[in-house]
Amino acid sequence: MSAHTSRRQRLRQATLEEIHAAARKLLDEQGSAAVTINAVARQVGMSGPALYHYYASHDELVGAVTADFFRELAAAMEQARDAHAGAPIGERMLAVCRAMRAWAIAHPAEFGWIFASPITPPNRRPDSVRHQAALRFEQVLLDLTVELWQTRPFPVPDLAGLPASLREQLTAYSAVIDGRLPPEAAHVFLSYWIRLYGLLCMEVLRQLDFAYTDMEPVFEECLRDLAAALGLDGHAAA
Amino acid sequence: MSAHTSRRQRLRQATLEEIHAAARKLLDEQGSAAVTINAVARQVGMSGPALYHYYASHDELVGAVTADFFRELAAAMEQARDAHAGAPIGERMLAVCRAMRAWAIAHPAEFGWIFASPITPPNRRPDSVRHQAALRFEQVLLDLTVELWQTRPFPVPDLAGLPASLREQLTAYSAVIDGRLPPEAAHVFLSYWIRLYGLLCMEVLRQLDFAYTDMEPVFEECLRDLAAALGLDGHAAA
DNA sequence: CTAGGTTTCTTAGAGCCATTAAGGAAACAT
DNA sequence: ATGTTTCCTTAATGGCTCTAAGAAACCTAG
Repeated sequence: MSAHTSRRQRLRQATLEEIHAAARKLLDEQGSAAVTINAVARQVGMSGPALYHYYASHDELVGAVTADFFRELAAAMEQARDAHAGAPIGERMLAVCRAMRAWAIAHPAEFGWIFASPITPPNRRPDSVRHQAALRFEQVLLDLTVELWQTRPFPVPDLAGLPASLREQLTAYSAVIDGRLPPEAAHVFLSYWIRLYGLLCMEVLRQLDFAYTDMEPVFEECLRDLAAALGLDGHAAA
Repeated sequence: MSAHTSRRQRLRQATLEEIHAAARKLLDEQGSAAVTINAVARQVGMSGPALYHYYASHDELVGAVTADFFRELAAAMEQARDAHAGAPIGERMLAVCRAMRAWAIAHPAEFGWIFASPITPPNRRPDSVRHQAALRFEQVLLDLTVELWQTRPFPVPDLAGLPASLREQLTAYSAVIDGRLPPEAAHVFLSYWIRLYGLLCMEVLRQLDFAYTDMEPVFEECLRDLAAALGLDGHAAA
């Protein structure tokens, strides 16, 4: 009944980490389909069904490992942010965006699980580990945008000029983020988020191979648009 | 050795269609994982291995069905284009974009196979059925953009202002499309293609559920941006 | 220290799956 | 009528997820 980490719990934790590492190794080296309960168990040296003492199903294992990936991606972004702690906010935002892409292209299989894994119902529940980790990931750029909004508000469209349906959704989202951005600022945030994240998805899914061999300049151009939209003209800020 | 369709060939064709229909039914009703060789065979009333007389592997079956989806999507877009045959080109382009989204959200599972199926090496070969169908799909908007470019050129960036790497890639792509668009016009085309297609991918992959419940106004706003970038100001054209 | 319960693992097995192999029956060509 | 091709069958291999039943190790309480 002790809340501290008993020997058993430490062992269990170590095994969990070994399982995650094995799953990831299989994903990296042999692709998504190779990450089976049996293969993972074999890798960590136990036999198949033993793994069910750690995860109730294949889906749950995948969800847990995907949550790891979300956390790792978020950590990479946070690290980029903190590495430029003193810099103007514009620089920090660009650094975070570049860190996001750098992680994604360095870990395409992992990023694939992040956005293209068929999100099975249990993993869609808002309290799932996967979902929590996803929130933290989205949070990083949102936090920076909030900071920017508070210190040097960027231009926003007139809320009255937007379709009613969109206005309602933006108002709802603004409430979800505790009003840290008003609806019209949330709209700007979501718009550039969609462009950035969408571009990254297409790059990693190799949907643009028919035209590009190297997406780096395309991404940089997207960042320039972003900087222009947010009034990050490079020269001086916070 | 006759080139005309023999009785055998007609029967085979009918069976192929039945197979595709069964696969699609399974995809729609039970999701991607339910489309197995065995399940499809069961559905059409033959037993497992018989299906190997029609497709050499599960991958090949999936590739063929995905090609169907590409064709159907392209057909929907072409139909929207032809339905507005007399209209100014701006209207035709918007109609085609809306038709693309309409098909995608009406057939999310199918669209998922189009862009998020792990494209296995055999299906990446440029002569695969899947790849051919993908080209036709991409062609629709490209053709319209070419027509627009020829009749009422849209504003383009200065090629000299773009990074060298991007310039080279655009030049190469311009050549691939037989120079129908010069590199700087190709850049504009690809930019809006990325935005449109990327937005659709994120919608269908449900990556934006955290903020939106109805993406229609978001898509429409994207179309307004597109129209502005291409100088489709609604009033009069070809 | 020992007895009971818990945790962790094992093997066995059911029921899927993809794929190959071997063969039969019907359709077709000559 | 005969031989070939095509289409289908069953049998079988080896993988998968997941359940069931039980052995061993370990913790804890008396």
